[in-house]
Amino acid sequence: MIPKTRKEKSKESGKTFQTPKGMHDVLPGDQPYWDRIERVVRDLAEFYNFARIRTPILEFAELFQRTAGEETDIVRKEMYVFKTKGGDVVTLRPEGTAAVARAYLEHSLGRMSQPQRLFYIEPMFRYENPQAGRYRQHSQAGFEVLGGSNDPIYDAQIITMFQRLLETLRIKNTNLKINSIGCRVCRPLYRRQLQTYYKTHEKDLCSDCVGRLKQNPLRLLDCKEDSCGRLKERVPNVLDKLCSTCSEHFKTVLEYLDELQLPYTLDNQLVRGLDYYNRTVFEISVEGKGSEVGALPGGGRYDYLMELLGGHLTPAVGGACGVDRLVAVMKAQEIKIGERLSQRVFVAHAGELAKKKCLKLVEELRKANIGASEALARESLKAQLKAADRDGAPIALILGQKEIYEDGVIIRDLRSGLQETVPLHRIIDEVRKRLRDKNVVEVTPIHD
RNA sequence: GUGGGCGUAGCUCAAUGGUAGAGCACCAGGUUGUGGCCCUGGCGGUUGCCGGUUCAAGUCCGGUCGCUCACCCCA
Repeated sequence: MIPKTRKEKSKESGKTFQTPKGMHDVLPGDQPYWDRIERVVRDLAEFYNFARIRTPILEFAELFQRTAGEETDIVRKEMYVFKTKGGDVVTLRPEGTAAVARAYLEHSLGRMSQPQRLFYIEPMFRYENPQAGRYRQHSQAGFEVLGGSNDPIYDAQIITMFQRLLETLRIKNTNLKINSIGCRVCRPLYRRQLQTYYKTHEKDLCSDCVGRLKQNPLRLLDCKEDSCGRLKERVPNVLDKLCSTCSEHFKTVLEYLDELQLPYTLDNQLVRGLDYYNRTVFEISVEGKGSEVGALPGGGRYDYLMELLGGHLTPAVGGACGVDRLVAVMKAQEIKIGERLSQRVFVAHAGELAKKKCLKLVEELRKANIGASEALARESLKAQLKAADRDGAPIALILGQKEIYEDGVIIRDLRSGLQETVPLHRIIDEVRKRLRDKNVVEVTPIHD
């Protein structure tokens, strides 16, 4: 019988399977990037005293409708909303902050020590068309400071953490953009001024912006159409319109950043896509190589969020960073990951009887906490050693008829090619000793 | 949702309308029990799918699906 090709088989079953649109597999080759990023995020959290929180992937859709804002794209067209058998309207969570705030209220974390410093690194979902750095399922790492006071020190610290994250990952050419979008007192005033300004130029606006003029005037600043862009040159500056408290707050944030010697760019047209932000908003992007994936971290202050969820007014500030985008930028910038040297020993056999003995030897090594790999299913020693080479194992143990007869094992240094026979009962100790000598485990330190 | 580009081996890509190829990767050999380098061989495709034009289609035309980039917006 002729074996069937994959294509023939899939033709019979009528379908070839692949990931749904916008979903992607992270294959073993990319794992070092993910491991590294997760590690750095966890270490940063540890140093800055942030505790991890895990929230469900599924939340009530209303949570985001209330917090992100009915008119935002996330709510209007990007949520994976569906009805459960029980009739609940739920969604795959599109972002993390609202979920963390929900948990804070639900579990009365406001009654614990304040502020609560929390972090997460979890998958998020947006139903949109994929492109560079944009997936329907993607991971975000977020840091949030909830409760306590609205001291600008927290704004500065959150921003610092993301800057440190990028630095530690050795990402170059980052650009921190920062702005303040005011509060309940001053934002409505600014909004009205914007509307007045744009209304006089309504005929020059693109069709999208005509809609924005009514619904969400701040978004007018985001438009990339040429005609709207020209209008932006004369647009009123938010920073001039801030009330004294907001202005003072923003000034202090900038002073703190200066103190930390973090370079930033004031961008008075930076607005965020979610309605719950107030005062400080920021975003860090990459210039040049890797820039096509868009902003990496972004965030800001969201003092009104808890209130939107039915809680008390609770000061909070935070941000999130796209993990998939970090991976993409690291690849684009050709950032190498310091790999750990292999702690493994490779076991090879020569002959059927030896194969059986090797099976046992491998298990004994593993029981002694020594990583062992093998290709015992292969017949030739040549093929086995080739596999050892690919594995990057520093030493190999070889067992054949002769060694069994002598009650010994060949221990071969795969770097130098030198080998000797040692008695079987001493092999574990000998392997341990050699691995200790050989392997200086390289772990890139978090600060250096 | 809208627009552009692209679909040939696991990967990267060739093939004036005329027999589908290369490099890499993978597997096996290069004598008796030893990896990397080298040499030889092998596996692997109904050229995304459906239809049309033609003596003849990977190539031309139509449709369709998928991927990708961009817009909107965002991580």
